[in-house]
Amino acid sequence: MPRTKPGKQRRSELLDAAESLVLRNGVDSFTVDDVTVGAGVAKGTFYLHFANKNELITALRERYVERFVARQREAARTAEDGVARVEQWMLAGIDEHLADIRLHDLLFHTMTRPETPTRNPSVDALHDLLREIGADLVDPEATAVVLYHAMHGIADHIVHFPQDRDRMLAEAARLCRALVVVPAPHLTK
Amino acid sequence: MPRTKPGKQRRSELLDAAESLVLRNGVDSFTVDDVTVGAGVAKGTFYLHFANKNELITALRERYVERFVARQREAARTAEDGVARVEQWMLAGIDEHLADIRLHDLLFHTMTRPETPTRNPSVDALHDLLREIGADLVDPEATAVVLYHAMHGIADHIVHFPQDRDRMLAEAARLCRALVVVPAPHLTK
Amino acid sequence: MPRTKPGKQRRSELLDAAESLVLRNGVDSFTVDDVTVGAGVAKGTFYLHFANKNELITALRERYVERFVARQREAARTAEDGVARVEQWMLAGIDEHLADIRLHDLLFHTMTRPETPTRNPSVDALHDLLREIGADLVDPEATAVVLYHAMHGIADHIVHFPQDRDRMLAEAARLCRALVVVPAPHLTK
Amino acid sequence: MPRTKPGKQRRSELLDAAESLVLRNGVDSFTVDDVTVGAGVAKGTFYLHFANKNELITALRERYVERFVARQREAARTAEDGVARVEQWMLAGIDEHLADIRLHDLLFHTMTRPETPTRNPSVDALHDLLREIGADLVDPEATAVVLYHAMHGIADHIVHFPQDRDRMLAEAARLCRALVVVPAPHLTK
DNA sequence: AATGAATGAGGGTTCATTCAT
DNA sequence: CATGAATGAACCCTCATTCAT
Repeated sequence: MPRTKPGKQRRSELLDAAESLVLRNGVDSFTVDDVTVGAGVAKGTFYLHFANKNELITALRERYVERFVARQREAARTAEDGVARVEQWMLAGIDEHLADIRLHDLLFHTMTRPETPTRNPSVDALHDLLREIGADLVDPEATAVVLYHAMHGIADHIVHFPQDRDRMLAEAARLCRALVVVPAPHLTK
Repeated sequence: MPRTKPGKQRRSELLDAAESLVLRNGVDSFTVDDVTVGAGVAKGTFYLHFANKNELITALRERYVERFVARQREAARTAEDGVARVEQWMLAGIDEHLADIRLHDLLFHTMTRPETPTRNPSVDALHDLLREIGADLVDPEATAVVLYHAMHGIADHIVHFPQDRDRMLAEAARLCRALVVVPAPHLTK
Repeated sequence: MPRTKPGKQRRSELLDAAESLVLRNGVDSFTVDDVTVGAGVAKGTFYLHFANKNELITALRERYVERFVARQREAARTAEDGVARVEQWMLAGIDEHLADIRLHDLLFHTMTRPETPTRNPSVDALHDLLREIGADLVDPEATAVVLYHAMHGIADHIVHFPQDRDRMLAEAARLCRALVVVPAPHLTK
Repeated sequence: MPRTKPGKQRRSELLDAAESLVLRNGVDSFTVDDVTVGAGVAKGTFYLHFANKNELITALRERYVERFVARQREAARTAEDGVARVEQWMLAGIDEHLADIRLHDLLFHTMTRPETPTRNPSVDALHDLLREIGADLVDPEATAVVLYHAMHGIADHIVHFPQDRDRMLAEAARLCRALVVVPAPHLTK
C-alpha cells in the first residue's frame, strides 16, 4: 500500500488537522505532534511541508483569508439591489460564517500587530458594494468599517447566546436600513 | 533593608509586570521568570501570590474588567441626556480606551470559550444607559450589542489607521443618531 | 538534605562528567543528558551553568589549556640547566601528559579552524625556555615548534604502542641533544 | 537522458562530495542529505553505494591513506641520495600535502581509538627510506616517528602561520641533518 | 540503478513548579 | 515573606534509514 500522497494534499491534510486543533484550544496550545497524529502521519512528515511550527500558523492564516474572501464574493453575487443588498450581505455573512468567525478570532487576535498595518479585505469588499449600489454616504469607508464590525460582533454574540439569534438578525437588518441611505431613483430625477 | 512588602502591593506589582509583557507579546509568550524579573522579585515569590501561571492570567482578566467598567461608569456620568448621551458615551469610550482595547483583545480573544457563556459587562452597562434615556427601541439589548461592537471595531480601526480618526468618530456619532430613537418629550404627552 | 551546591562546584562536576565522556567517545557523540546523568543532576540543571552544549565544549577547551600550561610550568621548574633542561622538559612532558594529550586531540582537532589563528601556549613556553638556557639557535621559535610537535607525536605514538615507550624516550633525548646547541660556558670566555 | 552511471563513478562522486563537506565542517557535522545534494543524486541513491553513513566515513579514510602513500612514494622517487634524500622527502612532504594534512586531521583525529592499534603507513615508508639510504641510526623506527611528527607539526604550523613558511622549512632541513647520520661511503670501505 | 516521500527515534532546549534555606 | 538552585516533563526539530514506485 502506497503511503505517499501528492504534496498538496498532504499539506492540506496537515492544515486541516491544525485548524481543528486551533478551533479546540487556540493557536498556542497545540503541538506539532498533535498535528501529525491528527493528519495520520509521522512527525518528520510535518517538516517536509512546513519549515517550522510558525510557518504552519502563517499558512493557516493565509488559507483563512483566501477562503473567506471567496465566500464573501459568492454571497454578494446572490444578493439583490439597493439597501436590501447590503442587508442580504450582512445577514448572509452572519449566517454563513458563524463558525469561521470563531476561527478568525483565534487565528488573528493573537497576532502581534504587524508593523505595516494591513487592510481588511472584508471591509474593502463591503466598501465596494456600497459604492456599487450608489449609496449616498458622507464617508462610505467609515460606514463599511462600522457595518463590518457590527456584523462581526453580532456573529460573535450569537456564538455565545444562540437563543438571541433572531433578535440579533433583526437588529442587523435595522442597522443596515438606518445607516445606508440610497436615494430613490424617481426622486433624483 | 527589608525586602518584604504588603501582599496586595506585591501582587499588584506582579500583575503590572505581567500586563506590560502581555501588551508586548501576547498572553502566551511570556514566562513566569519574565514576570518576576519585571517585578524585581525572585521566582519563588510568584508562587506566594498566585497558585500557578494560569491564575495570574485570570487575575489579569478580572482586573481588566473591573477597571474598564469603572471607567465606563465615570464616562456615563459626565454625559448629557437623550441620544446625545449615548453619543457622548460612545465617543468618550473610543477615545479613552484606545490603549486598553488592545489589552482587551490580547487578554480575551485568546481565551478558550468558557463553557458557561459570560455576559459582557460593557454591553449590559450600555443596555442600562439606553433604558435610562428612555430610548424607544424594539430590542434595546440587541442595539446595545451592535453599538458596543461598532465602538470596539472603530477603536480597533483607529489603532491601525490613526489618520482615519476624525472620520471614524463622525461615523460613530451618525450611527448613534441613526440607531437610537428617543421620542421628543413634548410628543409623548 | 540540601540538593544545592556552590555554583562553581556544580559547574566543575558537569565539566568533569563531560570530560570523561569526551575521553570515551569524542566531542561530538555525547548528549547533554549523558552529562547530567554523569554529574548526577537533572537535565535542566545543565542550562543553569551553560547557555548550550557548545558553550560546554568551549569551557572544556578553556579548562584544558589552563591546566596544561600550569603543569608545563611546574615541570620546567624542577628541571636543570642547559640542554639537559630541555631534555628533561621533553621527557617529563611526554611522561606526565600522555593521558591529557589524548584529551587534547579529542578537544582540539575537531575544531573548525578559528578565523584568527591562535598561538600555541606550549610552544611559546618552550620558546621561552630555549632563550632562558641561552641556546645558540638560528631560529629558536622554529626549533620550539619542531620540538613541541615531536614531543606530541612521540606521546601519541606511545599511546598507540606502549611497548615502544623506552625507545621513543631515548630518541626524544637524542633529538634534544641534536637540535639544541648550548655553547659551553668555558668556551665563550 | 539516462541517469544511471557506473557504480564506481557514482561512489567516487559521493566520496568527493563528502570529502569537500568534511573539509568545510569536520566529520561530524554533515548529513547524508548534504552528500547526496552535493553529488547531485537522490537520497536513496546513497544507500545503493554505502551500507550506512559510517561506512562512508571509513571509505573516506581508506581513500585518504591510499592516496597519501601513493604520493609519498612518488616524492621519494624524485629525491637524491643520503641525508639529502630524507631532507628532500621532508620538504616535499610538507610542501605537497599542506592541504591534505588538514583533511587528515579532520578524518583521523576524531576517530575513537581502534582497539587494535594500526600502523602509520607514512612512518613505515620513512622507516624504509632510512634503511635504504644506509643511515647509521640506533633506532631508525623511532627516528622515523620523530621525523614524521615533526613534518606533520611543521605543516600544521604553516597552515596557521603562513608567514613562517621559509623559517620552518629551514628548520626542517636542519632537523634532518641533525638527526640522520649517514656514514661517508669512503670511510666505510 | 534511481527516486524522494515517509518514518520515528533521539537530541537540544524551555519553563512551570518545588523546596530547602 | 522571600529566595533561587534544582527539577523533569514536554516540546520543537533533525536526520539516518526505509521502501514503494
